[in-house]
Amino acid sequence: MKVSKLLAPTMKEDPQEAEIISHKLMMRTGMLRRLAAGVYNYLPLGLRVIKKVENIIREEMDAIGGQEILMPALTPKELWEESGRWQVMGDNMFRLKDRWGREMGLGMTHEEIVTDIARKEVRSYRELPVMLYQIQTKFRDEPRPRGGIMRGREFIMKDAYSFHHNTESLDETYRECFQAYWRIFARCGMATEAVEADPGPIGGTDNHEFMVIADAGEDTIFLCSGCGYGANREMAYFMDPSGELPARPETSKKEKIHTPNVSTIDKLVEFLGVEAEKFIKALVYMADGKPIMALVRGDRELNEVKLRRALKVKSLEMATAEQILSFTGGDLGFSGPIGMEGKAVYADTEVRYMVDAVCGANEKDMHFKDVNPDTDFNVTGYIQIRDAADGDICPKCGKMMDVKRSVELGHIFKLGRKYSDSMKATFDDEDGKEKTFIMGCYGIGVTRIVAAAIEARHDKDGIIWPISIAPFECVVMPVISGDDKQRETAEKIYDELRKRGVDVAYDDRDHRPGFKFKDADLIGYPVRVVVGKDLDNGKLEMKLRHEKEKRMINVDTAVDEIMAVINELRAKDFELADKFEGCPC
RNA sequence: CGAGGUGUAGCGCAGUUUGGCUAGCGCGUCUGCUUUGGGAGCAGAAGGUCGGUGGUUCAAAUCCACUCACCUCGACCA
Repeated sequence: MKVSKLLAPTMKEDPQEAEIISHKLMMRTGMLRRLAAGVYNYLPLGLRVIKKVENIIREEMDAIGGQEILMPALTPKELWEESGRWQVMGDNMFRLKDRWGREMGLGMTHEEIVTDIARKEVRSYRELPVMLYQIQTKFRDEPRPRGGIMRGREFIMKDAYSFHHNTESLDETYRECFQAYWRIFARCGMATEAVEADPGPIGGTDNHEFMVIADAGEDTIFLCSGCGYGANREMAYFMDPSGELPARPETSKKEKIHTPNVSTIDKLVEFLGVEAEKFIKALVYMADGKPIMALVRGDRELNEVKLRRALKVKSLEMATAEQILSFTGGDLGFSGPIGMEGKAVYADTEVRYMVDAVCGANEKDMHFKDVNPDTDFNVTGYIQIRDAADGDICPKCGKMMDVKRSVELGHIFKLGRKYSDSMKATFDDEDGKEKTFIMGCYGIGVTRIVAAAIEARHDKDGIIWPISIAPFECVVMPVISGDDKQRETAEKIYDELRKRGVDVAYDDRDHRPGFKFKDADLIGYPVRVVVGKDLDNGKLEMKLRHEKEKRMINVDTAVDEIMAVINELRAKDFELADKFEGCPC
């Protein structure tokens, strides 16, 4: 490709619309342009990278027996109604009507569609297991798109679905997929952490998120350096406090205090001049329609996933002011455990260790101080219902966990029969009985990989692509394009590299060398070959983007030497992929 | 949806507080000449319904009202 003909409008300055590094660099390199909020045009350089990522995914998915298909983005309402997700997806789904008024949705994920394929086309256990995948545009009407391509409303995703006749088969495919995922991300230049996560509206049991550590990430994960335990914030459990409970006063020394309009922890901290950790925060929820109170220390966050799991309920919603009034007898903002005997009150394990705490009095503008658990109140149960925080201890091995920001690149689930049951997707098993499929599903954010790779590999001058996904593997340029000898030599090398299967760009533009160097660094060609004045001594210059030093090579052997370096770089991408250490389940 | 912010040339910005005459600057673009190892110099040129609508005024980028788009933080998130 001649750079003079390439639509790659590079910019010297950061665009105002971009905040995170990958977004800025994609704009500056001319890979990406915004069309609407969370919706982007991919210009040639951007698409080249995407295609390379897609092909790596194809290779690894095919290697574990995946079969590529293509399902439509435009999907009929009826299928989503069978699983109940027409409702569950809510405002996140883009919806439209055709000219006859039939309702359709733009696909956010394709469990329903693929399950429909399976129930129509797969009849016997002899055809199982089968794994189908597609690389396709997904639509999600995000409340707040951000980070450029990092969280868009339209994005490319690889989604795979597997069908099995028993759980052993599902487990096996899950493990294979786990390894394939590690390899895919590694080949794109990123080492990932697999963490346990909440399955969310997709449903199912076991699931892992593949996270790459990055400051620009939106997720918080907890990792144990000791045993490898890792979990998303929603699912991060930790070691409960043990040891002796603090001594309790024989008789209550609690005292009611007047706190006019002081209804939040922040206001209480200011009003009473006491730290947030001295307060007992009481939250009232409707759990499957029944009111319950949950208590956590004032400086902690309640974890709704943990609470929902502990209570074994499906729905959990914050109670309204009226519901709080009828449950506690007091106003919103002044709830507490005292006087709640016989009602459902669950406290975080940490609350039991609190001494002389402050809590709401279930009465407008009133709190209690010097409150002590056991002496002043009892609860239905002490369970772990708060978010993990910095300094918490690994539940498996007792070492301190690290807190990291990260980007979710992939998520794999063991779905079980959730969709096959609701959609009556059956096959004939070996015992002659009709059974519903056991399913797994496996997603990768293709466009997000591109953003994450840039976040992981860049410097002040631009992107430092791994050769596997670079828009071009190599660029060749004459220093002075007006110099016939330089130009002819550069062209010859360009042609020869192309013949040998290198994805090479030829910067034939009539610009000053400094300009072309800056552009090359920005775009991040892994290998740069410069034909300049050393040509008179039979020498060229080769420089790798990730190295500081230039190498001088002989004109006569230049192509062989360049090929050797490129092949070395290509092989390197597999080194990390081959370091896979095994699936935890 | 809550809170804050931005919209002026392809990009980055000034001008808006305190209304005023032909709306500016840098980068980029086009022409010509000179240059050529880290985003060149000189000379010339093109490019704007100042996000939109309505209002106030002799006069609006500037003041008022409404509206749209986008960004950041939060809520949300296969």
